[in-house]
Amino acid sequence: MDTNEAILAFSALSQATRLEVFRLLVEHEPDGLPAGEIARRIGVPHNTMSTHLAILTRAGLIDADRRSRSIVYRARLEAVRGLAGFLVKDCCGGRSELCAPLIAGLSLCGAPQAPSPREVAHG
Amino acid sequence: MDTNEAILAFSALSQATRLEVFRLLVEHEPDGLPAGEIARRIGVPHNTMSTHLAILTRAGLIDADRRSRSIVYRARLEAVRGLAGFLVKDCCGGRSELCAPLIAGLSLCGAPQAPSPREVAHG
DNA sequence: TCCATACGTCGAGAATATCCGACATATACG
DNA sequence: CGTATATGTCGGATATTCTCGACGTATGGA
Repeated sequence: MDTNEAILAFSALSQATRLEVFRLLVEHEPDGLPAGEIARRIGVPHNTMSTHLAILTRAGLIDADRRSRSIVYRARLEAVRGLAGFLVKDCCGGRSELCAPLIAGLSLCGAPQAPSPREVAHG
Repeated sequence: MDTNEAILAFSALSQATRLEVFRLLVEHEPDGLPAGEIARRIGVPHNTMSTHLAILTRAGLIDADRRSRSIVYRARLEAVRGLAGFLVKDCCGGRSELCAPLIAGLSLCGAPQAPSPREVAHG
């Protein structure tokens, strides 16, 4: 989690529609939702939603997967963990040894397995 | 941590200067830094910095305290914990009972004492 | 009171974000 | 191929944010 990546993620989540979309996708883990149904549920035109989905994707917060004619989006929980870890690292003010076990513990939240323990404990 | 509060915080942190200011203040916990020195260190005119500090304050991420002619700013680590908790709650997709102990554990990061355990475990 | 220091507020120009109609692309079916 | 469905992209009109010069406010000392 770089500073630029964090700014991208914060910027993506600082918009009401996008935050709602993200939480909607988190609720629908691990199945995800197609773009059209997301737009319908939130009540936003499909092209506007497409832009928001692109921003969330570029921020690494969600993931696109083509399924026949639909494109199913899923929340990337690793990004959530990474962002929480970025905040926690800030919270520790460089004393990351205090927070590393807590960050590692965040992988329990819905993620099937932690992909790289070094990443979160690197500080 | 309300949705609107989260959007305010995300919006405040989605700007390079403000994120830098926030991290600088976290590094200087618990003493804080006066507004002028923050502006000098980041290399931004004092009035521009004043606007950024006001936005961070309005988002609940930092705190102002008058000391003679200077106004000393400090990072509000409780807000960091609240924001991390908001993300973690999302991460759990409503199954907050899984994450409540983790959120409670975040209070270990620099915060002297947890002000209200109900707040973080309420879900 | 007068001055100096430290910080905040106002205003406007520039940059950026948001939104949606119109059009383009991709897949499935016949 | 043509048609229908599902989604992405382009364009510009509107709204918001960012920045900084100029001025206002608060504190301390003579």
